[in-house]
Amino acid sequence: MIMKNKINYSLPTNRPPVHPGEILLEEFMAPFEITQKDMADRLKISRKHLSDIVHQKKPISLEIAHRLSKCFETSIDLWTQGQLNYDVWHALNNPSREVKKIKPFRLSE
Amino acid sequence: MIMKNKINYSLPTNRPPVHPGEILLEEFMAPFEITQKDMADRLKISRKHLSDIVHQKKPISLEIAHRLSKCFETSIDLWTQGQLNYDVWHALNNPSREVKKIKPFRLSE
DNA sequence: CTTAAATGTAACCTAAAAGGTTACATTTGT
DNA sequence: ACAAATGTAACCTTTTAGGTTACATTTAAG
Repeated sequence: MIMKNKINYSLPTNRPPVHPGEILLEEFMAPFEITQKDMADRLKISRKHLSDIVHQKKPISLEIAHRLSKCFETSIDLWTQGQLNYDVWHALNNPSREVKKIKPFRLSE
Repeated sequence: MIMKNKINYSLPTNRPPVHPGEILLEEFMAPFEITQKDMADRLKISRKHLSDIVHQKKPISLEIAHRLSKCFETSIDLWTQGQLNYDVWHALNNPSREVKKIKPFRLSE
């Protein structure tokens, strides 16, 4: 259940969401025994880039999400939401210095 | 109702989602008569940057979404989901050349 | 009406991030 | 033992988030 109105629901609780690159590897490539080279070719990206994605070193961009959605006939959201969940969790758990300085509007004046 | 499993649900149907910068301006700044200069200062970004955001020329990044969530005590998702909806709609309606070349896996072999 | 504050925006710049290329070492399957 | 698959280091290019300065225009308040 998605709770858009719950304020920053994943503060230090819960475990980090799984990176969508892991989903790609385990749920889509492995079951069909698609090699990284083949997958990279189908997505028209470099083998290096695909490797970085499945090793969670690079995010699944909107463009790559779009390509994955066409390749596997999934919704594009499957990938974009997975990436966003991952990014948001890490943002909330590793807030920047600047973020910590932001004061609530209603308290300031 | 969010439909993660509906395949690319916003093809040429529907109107484009409203840019979250418009939400910021109309739903958060205007009601409290917060000026752009003041808002920029609170978010610790430049006036130019804030202007670009409310004029829908620049996206609300994850970092800015985080700051907005602290400033207005909203969920971070209010901003990130708004931006993602906007970005996805435009991606689906203006697919890149490369995306058009991607072939479904099950059809290829 | 006049003036100050607020806003739009053009023309620049910087840093980071997405993505690629090449090369080489290691792993794995047969 | 050999070929295919993979990890990864070291480089590069392009895009984009974001800033700075300067100037013109708009708006609000005395």
